[in-house]
Amino acid sequence: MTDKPTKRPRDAEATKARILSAAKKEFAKNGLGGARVDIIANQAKANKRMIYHYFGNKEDLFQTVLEEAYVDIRTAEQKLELEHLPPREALERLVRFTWDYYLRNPEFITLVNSENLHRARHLKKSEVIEVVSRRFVNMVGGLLDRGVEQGVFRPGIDPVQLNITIAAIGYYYLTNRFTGSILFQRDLMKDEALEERLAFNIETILRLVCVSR
Amino acid sequence: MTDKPTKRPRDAEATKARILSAAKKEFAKNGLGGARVDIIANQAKANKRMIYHYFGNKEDLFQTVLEEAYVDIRTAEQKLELEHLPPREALERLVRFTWDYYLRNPEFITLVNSENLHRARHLKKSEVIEVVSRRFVNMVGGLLDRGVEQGVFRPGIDPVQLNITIAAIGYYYLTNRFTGSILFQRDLMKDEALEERLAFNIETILRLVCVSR
DNA sequence: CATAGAAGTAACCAGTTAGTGCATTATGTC
DNA sequence: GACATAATGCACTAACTGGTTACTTCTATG
Repeated sequence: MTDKPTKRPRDAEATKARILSAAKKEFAKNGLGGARVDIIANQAKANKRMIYHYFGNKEDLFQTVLEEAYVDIRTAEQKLELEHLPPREALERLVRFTWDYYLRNPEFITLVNSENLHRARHLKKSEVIEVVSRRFVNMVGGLLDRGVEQGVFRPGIDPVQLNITIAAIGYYYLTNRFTGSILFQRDLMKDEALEERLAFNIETILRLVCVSR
Repeated sequence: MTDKPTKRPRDAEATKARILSAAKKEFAKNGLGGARVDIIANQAKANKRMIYHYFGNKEDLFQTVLEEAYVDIRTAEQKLELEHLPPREALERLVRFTWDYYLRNPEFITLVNSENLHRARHLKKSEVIEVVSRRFVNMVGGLLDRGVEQGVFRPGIDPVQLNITIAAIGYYYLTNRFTGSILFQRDLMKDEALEERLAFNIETILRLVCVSR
C-alpha cells in the first residue's frame, strides 16, 4: 500500500495545503482587495490555474482561509480546559491565551479586519462558524457561573460582553501597533512593552470580573 | 470686494474640500487598496485630473485624509475640558466621548485600520500627528494625577495603557460589529445593544482606575 | 502496460485602474 | 478688454489583474 509516500510529485492535498497557507499569508498582508492571486500561486509553488481548480475563485479562497482561521482559534480555546482550574486562574489563563494567540498568529487579526471591511459577507455564508462560536461563549458563560457560585466573581456579567472585552484589549493593541507606536512615541512591540500590556490586561479583566475583597 | 460670493463656478478651496470629503468616504469604505480614484472624482463632482492637480497621487491623498481625521478627533477631545470636572466624572466623560466619536465617525476606525494594514507608512511621514497626540496623552496623564491626589484613583496607572484600553473596548466592538453579530448571533448595532455596551465599558474603566471603596 | 482521468503549466484575454498630455475655460489685474 | 494664471475637462495609455483556454505530464488501476 502507498499510505505515506514521503515524496509525491503530484499530491493534490499537499498542493491545496500550500495554496491555503500562501493565501492566508497574502490575504493577511494585503487584505482581500490588495491580495494578488498570482503572488499566492507563486508563493505556493503552484500554478494560478490550480487555485481556480481547487477553490473556485478569489473570494471563495478567502472564505476558506477565513473559516480555517476561526476554526483554528476556537479549537485551541477548547483545549484550554478551564473547567479544571479555579475560576480566577481560569479567567487569567483565558486572557493570557487570547493575548498569546493574537501575538503568535497576527494573520488572524488582519483577516478578521479585512472581513469586517467587507461587512462579513463571507462569514455570513459560512456554516461551521456558528457552531464553534456558540461552544466558546458557553465555555466562558460556564466559567462565569462557576465563579459566581464560589463567590469570587460578581454576578450578572454578560459572557458576550466579557468575551468581547477580553478580545478587545489585546486585539486593539496589536492591530494598531503601527499607528500606536507613532502616536505614543514608544515601541509597542518590544518585549517589555508586550509583557507590560499583558499584565495590564489581566489586571483590567480581574478587576472587572472579581468581587472586591 | 468679493469676500463671500455665494456661488463661484471655479472655487479651488471648495473643490479641494469636496475631494477630501469624497476621498474619506471612499477610503473608509474600501481601504486604500480598494478605493477607486475615479469614484472619488465622481462623488466629489470633480474631475480625476483635479485630484492629481491638488493632491499629487492616491497615496498622498490618503495621507491628507488620514491626517485630517486624526486632527479632527484630537481637536474634539481637547474641547472636553476634563479639568473642570471631578476626576471620576471626567473619566466617565472621556469613555463616553470616545465611544460616541467612534459611533458617529465610523470612517475614522476604517481609516486607521487601513493605515495599520500598511504599517503606518503614511503616518510616519506626517508631522502634525506627534504634536496633537502628545497633548492628548498629557491630558489623560493630568487627569490621572489629579484623581490620585484626591484619593479616588489608584496610583501607578500608565496613561498610555489607559488610553489604549479606553479606545480598545469601544473600537474593537465597533470595527468587528459585522463578524461579531454573526459569531454571537445578536445584532450588536441595535440601540439597546449599544447602550448596554457603553455602560459595560464605563464599568470596566471605572473598576480599573478607581480605588475600591 | 495501456489508458483514463487527475495534476499541472504557459500563454493569453478582457476589463480595470492609476496616472498624464493637452486643449479649454474662467478669473483677477492692469 | 487683454493677458497671465489658475481651474477644469476629456481622451488616452501603460501596466496590471482575475479568470480562462488549450495543452502536457504524471499516476493509479484493471
